[in-house]
Amino acid sequence: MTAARRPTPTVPDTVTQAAHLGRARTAQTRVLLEDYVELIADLAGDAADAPPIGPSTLARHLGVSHATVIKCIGRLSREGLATTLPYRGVTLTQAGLALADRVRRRHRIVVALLRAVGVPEAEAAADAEGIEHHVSDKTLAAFERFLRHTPVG
Amino acid sequence: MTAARRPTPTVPDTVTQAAHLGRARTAQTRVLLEDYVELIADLAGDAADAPPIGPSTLARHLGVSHATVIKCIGRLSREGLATTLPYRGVTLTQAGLALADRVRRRHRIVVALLRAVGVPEAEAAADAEGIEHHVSDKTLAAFERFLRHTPVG
DNA sequence: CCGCATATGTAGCCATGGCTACAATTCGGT
DNA sequence: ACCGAATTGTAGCCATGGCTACATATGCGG
Repeated sequence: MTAARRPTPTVPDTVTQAAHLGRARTAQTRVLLEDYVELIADLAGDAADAPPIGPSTLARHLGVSHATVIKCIGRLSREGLATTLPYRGVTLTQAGLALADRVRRRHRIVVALLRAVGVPEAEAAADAEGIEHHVSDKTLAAFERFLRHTPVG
Repeated sequence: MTAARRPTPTVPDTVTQAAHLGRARTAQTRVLLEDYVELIADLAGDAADAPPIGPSTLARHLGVSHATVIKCIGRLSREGLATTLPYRGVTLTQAGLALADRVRRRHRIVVALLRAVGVPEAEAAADAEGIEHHVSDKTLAAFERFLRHTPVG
C-alpha cells in the first residue's frame, strides 16, 4: 500500500516528506519574529544604550502599515523577545538580543555563501531575506566550512 | 530624518529593505501552491496518463488533514493550476505542469548546490524544502553556473 | 503654554491555512 | 445487490497577519 506504485522521480517516503514540509510550514511562524528582532537590532545599533524603536520606523522598513506592526509587537512581547510601553517604542529583551545575534550572524553567512557561489550582490541581498529563515544549524555550519575553504571567490 | 543616525551595521536604505522583506512576504502566498503542484507532479509521475491524486494521499505526504488539503485544492483550481471533480481527485493543468516542472527543476538544483557546498544529504533534503521557494531566477542561474564549474564535490 | 502635526493605539474587516466533527459518496467483498 | 470501511466533502471554529478608519497621546514651535 505504502509504496505500491513507486511513482517516478524522488518521492521520499511519506513520513519523511511530511516531516520536511511540516517543518518548513512550522518555521513560517518564526519567520516574522526573526525579521522583527533582526530589524530592531539593526536599527537600535549595538551600543549598550539601545534606544527603543517606534512602530512607524519599523513599519517603514518592513513595508507594512503601523497598525500591523503594533499587532506584531504584541506577539514579540508575548513571546518574551521584546518589551514595550505605550508610546515609548520597543526594546529587545536579553532573549530578543540573543535571537537577533543568531539571526544576524546567519544572515551574514547566507549572504556570504550566495556571493561565494557567484550570486550577484543585489540578488544575494534580496533572496537572503527569504532563504535565511530556512537554514538549519547543520546547514549553516556547512556554509561556514565552505566559506573558510573558499577565499573570497 | 531619513538617515539621521546611521545605526550600526548594514541597515540597507529603507525602501530597498522594505522591498526585499515585502517580496519575501509576498512569496509566501506562492509557497503553498508550489508545494502542492510539486507534490502532485511527483506523485502522478511523468507519464502522459497522469492519474488524478486524491486528497488523502496529498494529506499524508503534506502532514496536514484532508480537510485542509481540500480547501487548498480549491485555491489550486481557482488559480488555474489544477482541475478537480468531486470524488475524483485532482489533476494538474498545463499551467500546473509547467509550474511543477520549474519548481522541481529548481528543487533539484537547490539540493545539488547544498550538497556541493558540503551540506549533508539529510539536511540538504530538509532545508531545500524551505529554501527553494526563495531562490530567484538569477540566483538559480548562479547556482547552475557554480555547479557546472564544480564537479560533483 | 497651547495647538497642531506626527506618532501611536484601537476597532473591525478580510483571506488564509490550520483543525475537528459530521455528512455523503465510492467501492471492494461477500 | 448490498453493507461497511475508507475516502471525500462540508461546516464551523481559531489564530495570524494584512488592511483602513478612527481615536488618542506626544511633543515641538510659536
